[in-house]
Amino acid sequence: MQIPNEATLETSGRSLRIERAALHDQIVQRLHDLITEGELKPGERINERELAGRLDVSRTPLREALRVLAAEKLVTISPNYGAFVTRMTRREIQDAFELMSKLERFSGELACERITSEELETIRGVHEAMMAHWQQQNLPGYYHANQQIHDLINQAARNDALRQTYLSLNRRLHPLRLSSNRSDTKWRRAVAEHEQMLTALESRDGDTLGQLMERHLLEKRDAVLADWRDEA
Amino acid sequence: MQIPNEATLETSGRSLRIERAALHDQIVQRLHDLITEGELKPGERINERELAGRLDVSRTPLREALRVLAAEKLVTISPNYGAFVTRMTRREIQDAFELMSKLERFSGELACERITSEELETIRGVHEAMMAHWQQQNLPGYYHANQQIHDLINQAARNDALRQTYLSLNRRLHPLRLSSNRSDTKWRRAVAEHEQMLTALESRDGDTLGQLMERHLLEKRDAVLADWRDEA
DNA sequence: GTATTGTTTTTTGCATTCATTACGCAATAT
DNA sequence: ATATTGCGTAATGAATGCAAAAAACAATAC
Repeated sequence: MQIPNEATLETSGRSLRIERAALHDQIVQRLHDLITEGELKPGERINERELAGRLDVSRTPLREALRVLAAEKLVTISPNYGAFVTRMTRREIQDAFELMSKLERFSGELACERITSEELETIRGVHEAMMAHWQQQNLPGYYHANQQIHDLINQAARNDALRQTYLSLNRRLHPLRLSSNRSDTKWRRAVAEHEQMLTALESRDGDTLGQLMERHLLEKRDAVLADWRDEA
Repeated sequence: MQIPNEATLETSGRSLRIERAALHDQIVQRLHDLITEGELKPGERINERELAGRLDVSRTPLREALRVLAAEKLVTISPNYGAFVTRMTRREIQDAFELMSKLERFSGELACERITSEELETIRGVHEAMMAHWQQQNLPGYYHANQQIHDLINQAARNDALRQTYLSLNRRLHPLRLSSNRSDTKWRRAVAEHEQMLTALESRDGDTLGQLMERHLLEKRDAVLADWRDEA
């Protein structure tokens, strides 16, 4: 039994291997979409055989995908019992947003230290597009631009562990964020805060930006929790 | 520090289901141990068939376990190529410690708000045990107590999302932390910092404790990075 | 009518089998 | 000697089959 060459993968020079997505990875992606789009609802039981049929794959890669999603807490698996779309409790939502607010703050602080002027320009562009969406009362467009800005700031922070953690938390919270229908006054306020954030970022004022972003997300938390019913 | 098994089913009333650990969850646990103990070394290839034989299970649950560990970034999977124990780059280590330092800070801040006097007493007990280990130059005992303290503070913060993220990062960094052989002066310094931390915690001074814990971990980062060679 | 027990049916968990892909080595050409 | 091509082997990926566990249902006792 011979051990194959490991050099091809991870030598200092990055490998050129093209990695066709494996089926189970595609399934992870697909299930993630189904969950965030609400096609699979929180608390809903996932029948392996039925879902495998629906996705036209066998149970094996589906099960692998479910385990991955369980590790990300998007689904909850109870041994010998079944898999469910995770339903977060009020407390879990609160905790997650609290943590998220700190991650946002950290992102902002680091981004002010590390952002390039090109990145800054990009963000300004998206920011202006977001403003346009706001004036047209285009909520989906606004949300998209909004997410994009936070993501760009996160990227500018240049800390991959932070980014991964942020994205993972975001995946879990994303469905909730959409459902929080904000009043016009709250929307106006959020927009104003984003203006401040951009100003702070452009002057590389990490403390201010960090505080703004943290507070911004805590307000988001309050908005989501206010809307949230404890379906027992 | 346990990985798997959402204990209860998610109805409001907690379920009484007993959940015998599924095989693949046991494997996750076992592999995690093998990795942190250095039995499986970073960069090492994982041959599914061989490892399955070694653990006396079939490839199916082993593969499920590998996917879970990949989601936690403890192993790296390259499609159609194989699984490897993740080898972190210097930059990834740096990023992870930086994030960890912020999580520690947040833990400290929250713990000061939420800790009970019982918990405080427990921590003081472990702290004194740690001091005893120090005076006896018992490094393993010291490390264990040290980890325990950080974990207890984390628990006292009462934010599960924070706790999960902290534990996940800790799993990835744990092997590294051991390998950083500290000088006696550094050890003495760390001990002194822990004294300060306990004082801050007992007086519920969140700002001070947060700063101490953040700095404490950044020093750890420097110690680890100083020892770390970029094996190409 | 309710509760309990026994039976059937469904579903999950794991092992095995088959297919596909990539590696390693030898043969060949340059 | 080096590079390239082709083939055999060994790895991973996915599907199927089978056993175990749980849920649903029916029958019985009270």
